[in-house]
Amino acid sequence: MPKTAKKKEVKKSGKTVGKSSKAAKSFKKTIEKKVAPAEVTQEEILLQALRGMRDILPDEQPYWERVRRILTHAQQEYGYQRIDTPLVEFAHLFTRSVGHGTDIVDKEMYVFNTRGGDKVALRPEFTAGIARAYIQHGMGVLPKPIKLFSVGPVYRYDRPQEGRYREFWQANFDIFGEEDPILDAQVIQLAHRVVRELGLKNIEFQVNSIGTPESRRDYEKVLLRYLESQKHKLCQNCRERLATNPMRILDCKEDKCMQVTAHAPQSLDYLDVPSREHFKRLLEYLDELELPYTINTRLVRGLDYYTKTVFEIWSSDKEGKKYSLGGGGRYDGLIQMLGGEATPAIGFALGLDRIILEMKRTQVKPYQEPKPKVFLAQLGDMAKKKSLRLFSDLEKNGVLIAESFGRGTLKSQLRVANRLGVEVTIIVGQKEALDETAIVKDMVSGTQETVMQDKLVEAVKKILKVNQGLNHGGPLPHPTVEED
RNA sequence: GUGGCUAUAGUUUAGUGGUAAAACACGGGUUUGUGGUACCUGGGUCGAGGGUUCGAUUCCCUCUAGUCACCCCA
Repeated sequence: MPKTAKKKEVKKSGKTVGKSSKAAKSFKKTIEKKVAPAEVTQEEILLQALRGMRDILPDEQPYWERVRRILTHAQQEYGYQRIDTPLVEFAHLFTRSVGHGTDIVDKEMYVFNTRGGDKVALRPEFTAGIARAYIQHGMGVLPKPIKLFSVGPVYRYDRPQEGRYREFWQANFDIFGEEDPILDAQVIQLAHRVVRELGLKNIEFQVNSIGTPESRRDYEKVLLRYLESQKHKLCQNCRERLATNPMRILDCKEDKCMQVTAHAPQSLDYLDVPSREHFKRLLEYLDELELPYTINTRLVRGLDYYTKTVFEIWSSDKEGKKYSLGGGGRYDGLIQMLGGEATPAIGFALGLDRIILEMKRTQVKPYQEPKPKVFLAQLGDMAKKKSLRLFSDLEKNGVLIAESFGRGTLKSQLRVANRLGVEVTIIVGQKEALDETAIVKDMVSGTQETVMQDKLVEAVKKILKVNQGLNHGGPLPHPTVEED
């Protein structure tokens, strides 16, 4: 009331007052600056997450929870063991493994010096750190294959866009110690399974083989020679790409470039014999598993350590816009390159942020938390004290219970109870607290009864049981992640 | 890293060179200790800083953030 009156007064006397009040405000501010510098400093903190970083709020958590559960199941069923490695490693680890000259290392890595003078980096991907742990802890002596699973945030200093963040989450699967292509097939099968269980549609698996580093280099040479010879037929953009990233030209959508690339040398023709055999067998396994895939001979991947098999998981929306949900491949040379014993390995990562974006886009249902069925309302100090104990009594007996401690009137508490959709509300007021009783109100029928507090759990359970009987044939009371 | 577009309440969005509005959401209330609806009521430094102006939320510049394309990727 007084506030409104003030406002009216200001309006009445027009802008002179408004002006002076504004001046007064800024005057007050400068005074505050002089008098209470500490407070002002606090005010000036930028209350904003860093660029490309974001909070995953409670509203979004059900989506994440569903993903986590599906990942955990898949991980266990395929025999992966969980591993957690540090977010920060020596920068060298990544420059050596992911590779100099890759965008990830050269342009996108968060690198900094510690107080102790170490040059460290926030992990831009998982595999390097896991390979380091594998070597450091002598995991090579364990029975092979060794399967490791990890989830967590990774960091790339990229320009943010939708589905592209500087801090984003990956789930990572790696297998060490087996070179048989059946493992390649199993890894792809696992990726398929996760995507299917998540209920995602319009997903495409692309596979390719890039052979050994040597065969790949040979191919790039031949390709570059060809493209140079056709330079005059390429678009402006691609002419520039000749110097920076010739492989990219194969992806150009310009008509004239596509005419050129249609006759370009094929990477598969330049594979060494073992790689070709490996790839052939992989495709046989995939056919045997009846897993759909397309061969994309232009698929390269942005990390240096890959050999032989590479694959990516693509999703496309209605407008035909495509983006990658995950990818991986074989990296038979990595462990040795980092100083371990030569160990074949394969793995892949899923981009969780994009997967969740895709879940929302295709309206996949998130995980449903079990909802509380009982609400505890209390009035007055004495009741408040009692209700804390009643709460734990019920909770110990497996009753999911909500409360609104600290909230004022009974009316407002019942409003909350109603909104939560609980089946029972327990009311403890001054009178009940004195009598050691409680009111048990059935929210469905609206009826209520007073019971002794030591009979409370019993009384609540009785009502819940009756209601459950009424629900018979309806939807399950506890929806789970299971497919609907 | 380069270029384009955008920025108003918790959310979605109106609007104006004279300091702001709606819907939904949220809090409080409609006399005693009982839910819904209805009704009443509360909340904004108009992204930040500077400039032009008597006066800027509105026009201009810079920054920040988001978004799109390039690039790259998950």
